[in-house]
Order: sequence, then structure tokens, then C-alpha cells
Amino acid sequence: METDSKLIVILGPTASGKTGLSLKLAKKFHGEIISADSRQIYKGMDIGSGKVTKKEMGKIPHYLLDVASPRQRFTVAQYQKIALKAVRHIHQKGGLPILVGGTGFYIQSIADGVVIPEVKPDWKLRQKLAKIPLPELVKQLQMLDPARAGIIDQNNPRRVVRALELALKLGSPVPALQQRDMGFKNLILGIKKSPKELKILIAKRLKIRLKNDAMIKEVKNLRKILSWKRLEEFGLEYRYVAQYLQNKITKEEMIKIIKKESEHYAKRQMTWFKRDQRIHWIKTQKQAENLLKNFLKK
RNA sequence: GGGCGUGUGGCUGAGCAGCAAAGGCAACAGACUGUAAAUCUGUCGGGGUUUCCCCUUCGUAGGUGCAAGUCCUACCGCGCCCA
Repeated sequence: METDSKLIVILGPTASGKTGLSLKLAKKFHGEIISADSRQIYKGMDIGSGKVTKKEMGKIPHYLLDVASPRQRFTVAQYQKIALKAVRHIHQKGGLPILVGGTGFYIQSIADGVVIPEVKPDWKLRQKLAKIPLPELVKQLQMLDPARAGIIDQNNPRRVVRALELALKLGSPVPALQQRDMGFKNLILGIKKSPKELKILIAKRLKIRLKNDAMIKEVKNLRKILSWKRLEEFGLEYRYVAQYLQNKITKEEMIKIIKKESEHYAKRQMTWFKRDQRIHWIKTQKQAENLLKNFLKK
């Protein structure tokens, strides 16, 4: 079985069962799991992010969990570096790396080797820019990098600011999107679930997370080292549990909103995934296994 | 029985006599070059030859206006107060 140049990707919307499937496939195919989840990255964010437990992991090595403090902002570029290292490491060991997660951008950074411009976020600069009205920023960008200005979403302050940041630091237009050959072949599996199924799964999962106030306690713990604002930045469970703990919403409202927002999130994920024609959409574990077998034979 | 108030698109909720009718929610679609569970956009009564035209809408029925969701009358439903 030739695995030293291959990568399995398991993706899908939130609550679709990625973790479970990845564990089973890892066991069966001597795989090692690399998380591609922008929240599981952080220490202390376990229940709300749906992180695998030690017990579930068993002997299967996992990477890219708990690699950052939630006090610091983690980014795709950092993710790309560490995750790539993990892939290489597994390859060297003769194992099969399985990239698992729902963060499309993170997956893309590994599976497609997107080249991210080497300009670190300058938070001071961003703070400064945040005070300037958006139309002003857009005008500046149009002068510095007209091509970029035409491409990006001019209504999205976050995008405009980053584009400006690049233009200012680079002193030249942002190069067109580049992809680097990562040197390995991908098999991308997507877990297919209908919106109705997801809705049920999301509700079920939330109930479990809320059991014995486990998730509430988790957020309370995080609050010891994080501001409410930071906590709310994380979105979904973290955002709305934080709002609940601040008495901004009732518990019933919190539950309702988390469900609804998770459904929205699942939809956004699917919008991202839909455009990738390489994804093999599967319904069962058996389908995944068959695809994997074939892939590994080649 | 009397007084006051209210009835708007799937929901919520604005609405000055010139409106297919603000905003919010939901729904549907989409973007994504170091915050990506974040951030942002479009559509959203129906139809068409779709930067414009037509039709049908604001509890029901009449009425007054060139023109009515907006004014008047009656009726029906809902709410509060007095009996």
C-alpha cells in the first residue's frame, strides 16, 4: 500500500459526523488524523467545538488540536505551516494522513496549497484603519491596488482592510492567486446530509453538549482568561453562551439561536464545498472505504 | 351593554392621502488570497420582452377624493377598561 504521497480529506457540514467516520477510517487504514477546524485549534475549547475526546482517540495520533491559546488569534497561514508539517511527519512514518474538518479555508490551504501572501496581520494598523470610514478605505485601495480593489468585496471591511494592509506592506499589487504543488495526491470525501437531517443532528448534539451544564462551564472557564468580546468572536456556542452568561438572552433563546445559527453555518460550509468538483459525496462508511481502497491502490 | 384601542406580506413590525408598502426575522442563493463557527452580498406578492411594464395585495363590505394601507360608515375578529 503506497501512502507516502497521499492525503485523505474528510469534510462536511457541522454535525455531519466527520469525527466518527475519521476514527473508523483511521483504524482501518492505518491513518493519522489532522484536524482542519478553526476552533479545535484552541486549548480549552473542547465541548463547544466538538473536539474528539482522549478516549475516542484511542491510539490514533491526532494533530492540530490544542495548538494555540484562545487569547491569541490563530490564522490560516499558521495553520498551513503546522498542518503541512504534520502531513510530512506522517508520510515519513509511513502512515496515511487524514485531514478532517469543516473549515473550508483551512482545508484548501493544505489540499490545494494556496500561497498566502507573506504579510502578517498588523493589528495596530488594522485598528487604525478600522476608524476610517469604509468608502475612504476603498478609495485608498483603488489608488494603491486597483486590480485588487475590483476583485474583493468592497462592502466587507475585513477584506478591504486586509487588502490595504497588503498593498501598504507589499508596496505592489497583490499577486494573483497561486497554488503550489504540495507533492501529494488527494482523495476528498464529503459527508452528504440533507438540511433536514442536519437540523436534527444539530439539535441532538446541542442537547448533549448542554448536559450537566458542561458547555456552560466550559465557557465560564474560558471567561477567566478571555474578554466577553473575544468569546463572542468565536461564534456559535461560544458567542451565544457568552451572551447568555451576560444576561443578554435567556437560556431558551440561547438554545434556539445556537440551533438556528448552526444551521446557517452548515449552509455556508456547503456553499463553500459545492464549488469543489473533486469532492466525492458519500452517504455511508462503506462508500468511503471503497473509495479509499481504490485510491490507495493507485 | 358602554368607553378606548387594534387588525399590514411566512412571522414580527413601520407606514405622512401618491407604495408592492421601512426595518428585523425566517427562507433561498452567493462571496471568501493570514480573524473563516469569523466577515460580507443578493433575492424575497405574482407574471412579463426584467435598469422597464402589467396584475393582485394592507380584516370584510360600502363611501368620500384625481388618488386610500392611510379619511368616513357599518360589520367581523382581537385587546384593555367601565358595567
